[in-house]
Amino acid sequence: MSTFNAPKGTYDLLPPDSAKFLAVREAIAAPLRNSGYGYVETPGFENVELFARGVGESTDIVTKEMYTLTTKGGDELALRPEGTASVLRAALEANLHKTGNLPVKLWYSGSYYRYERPQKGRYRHFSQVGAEAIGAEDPLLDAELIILADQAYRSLGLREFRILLNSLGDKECRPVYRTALQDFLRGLDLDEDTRRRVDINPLRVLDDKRPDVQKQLTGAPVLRDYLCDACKAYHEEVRELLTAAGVAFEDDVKLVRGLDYYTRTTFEFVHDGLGSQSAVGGGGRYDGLSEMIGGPALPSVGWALGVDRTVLALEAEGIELELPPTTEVFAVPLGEEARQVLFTTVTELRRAGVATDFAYGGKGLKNAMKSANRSGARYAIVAGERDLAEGVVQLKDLESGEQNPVPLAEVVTTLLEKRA
RNA sequence: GUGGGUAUAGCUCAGCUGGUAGAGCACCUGGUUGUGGUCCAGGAUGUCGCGGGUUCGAGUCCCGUUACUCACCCCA
Repeated sequence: MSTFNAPKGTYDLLPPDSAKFLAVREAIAAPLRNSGYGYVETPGFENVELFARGVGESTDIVTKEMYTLTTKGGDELALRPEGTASVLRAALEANLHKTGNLPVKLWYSGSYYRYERPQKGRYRHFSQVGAEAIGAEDPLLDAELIILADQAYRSLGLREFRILLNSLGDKECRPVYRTALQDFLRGLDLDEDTRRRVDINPLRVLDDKRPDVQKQLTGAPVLRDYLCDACKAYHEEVRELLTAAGVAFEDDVKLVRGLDYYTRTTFEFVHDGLGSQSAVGGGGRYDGLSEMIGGPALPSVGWALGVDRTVLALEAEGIELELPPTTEVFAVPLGEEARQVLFTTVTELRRAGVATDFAYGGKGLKNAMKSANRSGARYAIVAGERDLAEGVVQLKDLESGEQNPVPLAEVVTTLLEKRA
């Protein structure tokens, strides 16, 4: 036990479990790479104002969940609590939207930070893979992103997730609804925090999980009834596209996301295996965000999927990913001469693309074989003086226990054949 | 920020109304002078989270504290 522990709300990814996280990231990214999304990487921290203006001054993320710091030069920075604002900032800064090729489609993968009380599925350091389609207003894009996320989850074997879909309206119709909702909410018996939320961001009150609040919400005005014709038509088209693609979803008029920048399409991927958290991923359209951070009008849509939460969902469904073996061949030398010779063979095997490991540290044969077994390798190559004198190594199939001498010069090709 | 639970071997946990610390798995050694996994025989392992109190005596009871964890809130 060392003196130091991982900070509260964080955890280390260690073998063998870490392989699962890599595989999840890869599985989520694969459909994006295959659909015209280019990889983007932005800094782990940004000017705090970017998030304040982008994510929204009224959100919990900005008011109490950001890790902020002041540099020696006096800059106010924040560890990124989410990805969209950074990616849009990067795209604007590099003028990607002026290359005449809209939408700009980007995907990313990285760590995010929120200062919250940790619990199952909620950590202070977490990992997301995200995608953004910037600069085009087209329901095909909204649908595309949802379809790609669905494809990613399914490729991992997830089945018990649901897709919740809603429209939050636009700058035409949302304010009207907002006022109507505020009028309704002000007539309820709510605690102080919630009353404050009614003033700042009334839609989020709909999300409240507390039964006494939910009970009072029956009969609340529903955004769907207030959507303008343009929003209605847009939303209907997204729904039809999803249906045509065979992607099942549920309309959820109460789905409001925690970030202020969303307009029109919002969606969430929910799963029951995450303890009290439910979202494994979520996103939506953010037509006004670019202007909020000082850019031109660039209607956009995107999502982020939580890697940690996806892993939890996999575990909840009892899904074991089929991961390639870490080590295919394990080399066991007997004596100094064999050490040199086999290490050369190991290098050749690796160069030939065979995952190979070696019994380091000069341990005894029995111990070395034990290591070979633990490595998960299918084959061991064993060699000592007797073998080398005959120009062979012993090739052992660790599954069957069968062992045969193979000429040293043919080991690599023999193993390549056996592997295929 | 608020509330609940837990803390004993590397891991998962048992340990009754207080009486000197246990199991399974894992690990190590041997059965095999050059062969793992299986099997058999043997072996090592603990400041019982930390600090105080009650008691002849505390893993066990009481108080405090820290960490972890779950939930509220919020979200990926």
